[in-house]
Amino acid sequence: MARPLSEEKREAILEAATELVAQMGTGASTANIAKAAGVAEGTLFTYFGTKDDLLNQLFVEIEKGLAGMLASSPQAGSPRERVRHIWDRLIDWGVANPTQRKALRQLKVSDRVSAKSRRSCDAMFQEAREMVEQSLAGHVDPKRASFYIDTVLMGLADIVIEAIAGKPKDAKHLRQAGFDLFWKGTAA
Amino acid sequence: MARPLSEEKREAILEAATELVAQMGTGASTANIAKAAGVAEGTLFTYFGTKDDLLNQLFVEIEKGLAGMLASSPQAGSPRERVRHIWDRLIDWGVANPTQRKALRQLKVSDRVSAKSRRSCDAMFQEAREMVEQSLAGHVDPKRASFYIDTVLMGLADIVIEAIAGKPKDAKHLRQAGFDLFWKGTAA
Amino acid sequence: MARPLSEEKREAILEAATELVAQMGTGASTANIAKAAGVAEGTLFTYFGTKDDLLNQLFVEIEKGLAGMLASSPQAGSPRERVRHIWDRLIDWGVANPTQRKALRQLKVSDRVSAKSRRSCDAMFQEAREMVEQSLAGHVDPKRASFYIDTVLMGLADIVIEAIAGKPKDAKHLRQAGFDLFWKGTAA
Amino acid sequence: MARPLSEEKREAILEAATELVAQMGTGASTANIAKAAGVAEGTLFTYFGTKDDLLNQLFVEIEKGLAGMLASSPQAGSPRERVRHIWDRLIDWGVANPTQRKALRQLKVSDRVSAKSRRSCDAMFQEAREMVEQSLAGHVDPKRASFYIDTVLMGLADIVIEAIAGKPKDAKHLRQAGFDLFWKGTAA
DNA sequence: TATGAATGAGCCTTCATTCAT
DNA sequence: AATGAATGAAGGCTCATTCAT
Repeated sequence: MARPLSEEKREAILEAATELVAQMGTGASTANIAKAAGVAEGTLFTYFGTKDDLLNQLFVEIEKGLAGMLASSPQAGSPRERVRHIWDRLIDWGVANPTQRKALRQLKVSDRVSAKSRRSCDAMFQEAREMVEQSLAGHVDPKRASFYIDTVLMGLADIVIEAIAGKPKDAKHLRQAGFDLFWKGTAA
Repeated sequence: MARPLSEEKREAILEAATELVAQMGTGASTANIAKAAGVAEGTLFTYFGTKDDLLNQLFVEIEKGLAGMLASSPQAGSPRERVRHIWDRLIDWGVANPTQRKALRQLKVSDRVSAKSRRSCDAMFQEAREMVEQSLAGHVDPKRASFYIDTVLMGLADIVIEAIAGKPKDAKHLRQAGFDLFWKGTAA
Repeated sequence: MARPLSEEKREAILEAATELVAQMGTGASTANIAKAAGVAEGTLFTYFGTKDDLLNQLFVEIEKGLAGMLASSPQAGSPRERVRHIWDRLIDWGVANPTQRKALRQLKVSDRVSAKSRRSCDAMFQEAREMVEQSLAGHVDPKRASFYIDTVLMGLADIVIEAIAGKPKDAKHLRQAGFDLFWKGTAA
Repeated sequence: MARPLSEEKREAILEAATELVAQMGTGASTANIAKAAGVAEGTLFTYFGTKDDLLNQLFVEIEKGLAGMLASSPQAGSPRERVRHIWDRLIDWGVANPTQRKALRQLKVSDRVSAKSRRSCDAMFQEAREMVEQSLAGHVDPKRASFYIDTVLMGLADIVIEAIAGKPKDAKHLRQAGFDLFWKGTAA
């Protein structure tokens, strides 16, 4: 009777990969990742067929975590408050998960993460996206809405998180400044 | 004095490196870079002592090109016009040099680019930075000026260039939307 | 009108080679040797066609220096004194030329020094060899003479020089002990 | 526990290294050594982390073999007979293991063999050394004992083995001549 | 399933030698 | 003759992946 794959081990490998990819980029070796995960070199390949598989699943997993933060946002409150809530979740996640964020940064610029992986992540943000879309409906020029939501919001959050990482003391200030910039800047 | 080092070859190597690093990240092999540059594998190392040297010089060189675009910006015009001029140069550069921009993106997240290289690049943007600082003086909350100039402006330009790369037809529209976002968003 | 090869440069190269071969063995690079000699990489090859040429000439040159020390030994004195004179010259040379000795040691075990080079050196020691042979005539078992002269004398000197290099303070003592060993040990 | 490291392979690599180092010195390439051992290039490095590791372990291994020959020498017999026994083992080993001896010669002059390796070998000869020391106690000038034992005995054996390698027919004669030289030469 | 030894392609770098200047 | 850039074949070592245990 075949032993089933252990979810625990899979997660240990992903966690180790997060750490090492954050530090060394996608050049981190599978041997090192396996060692950091406390499993044998070969075991890594029973959980992830190839290194590219691992990298892609890692990408999706991290994005899933981020998307999870954004889900179940309150439907109540003013549009500004609802967008602010999303914004805060975004910043919270980045501040709370510096390693995942660094790993994500590396994965985003890597050609080893397939278009398919990237697309499947977009889907996970659908719900949050729609909520923002509605909230922004009366606030922004409709022709620019897509650009603001799909590109600027996330990008700006990234910029702010990066800035906070550099100056943790100014966290609160930067979080506010970033949101103000977005809200005022996108006003029609 | 024998054959002098040829600036032409140095540039060919740098150019080939730009191309390959843009595509494959810093994992691009020196052998491939040399081949793409049309020189022998060993020749690369007479121009750049190590691969890290090459990567660092490539980083500085690209940044230098970008900084060159920003230099000698007009002192005349309203503050908004002057910042707009900088903004346009930023976008122009990104649109005109997609490969360099992709390479730069890879280099920025690589730990092989030293802090020293990064610092020496900051210096090159000093002049442009000061101009923007003056132009924004009466426009932004002074406490937020540094964040807007050092972090947001460049970051937002990057976001816009990326968006333009994805939808070249909307170039003009996105360029304007980006600037509006910055200008209105940073108003005190 | 072609410039003649400069003896000065040839010697500088040989001297640099001595130093580097002594330190790093025959693996010392021609580039490093050239640099240490203060000449260009290519110049080395106008004086020595190949690295093997250089190594072989270096071997011969060092042996020549040693052979020179042994030449013109006094014909006067007792056999013991005459052999002792040779012995002292051998030790003197080793103590005075530690670098050449170390280089020689490396060259002796290298397959890059040809049999021809080795043979041509034997010839240089001919005179000294004959003198020792005569001096030892009444002292040793004739059947063993060749072994004592060609193999033991030089080998023992090497051992003693090595020992002196390790304990310079005992130089005098070791020199004497070595000679005593040879003289008493070879007595018929 | 997967496939265990195979002592057989380790020895094959060491044996191949002995052969090639004997011939070409420490410059012998790991690729050639691996090929001669019948393993993949990479396999060599699962057994020996670096080439220096291989070289150092080879050195120690060869010395261990030699030390093994000297161990358990008879305590009975006259001092002369006991030293003669050691002497014969030394010569036996050299004659029986010409390749190991040549490799050892190369390793001894290489700076890649660490002081630590050399020291750890000294320890292996401790027992034999003490036996010789006791045997020589009444025979030699105490002030010279250390020199005779630590330096001359081994050195002389090497010289004799070398001579035997050149004239195998005279083996018996040279072995005797060498011992006589040592015994008579060291007499107080 | 889990392990880690085995593999050989590929990586960065060095090197002896050649040749344009 | 002197120079040092140019060359491409090794060199030592790493790595993703396979497979015997």
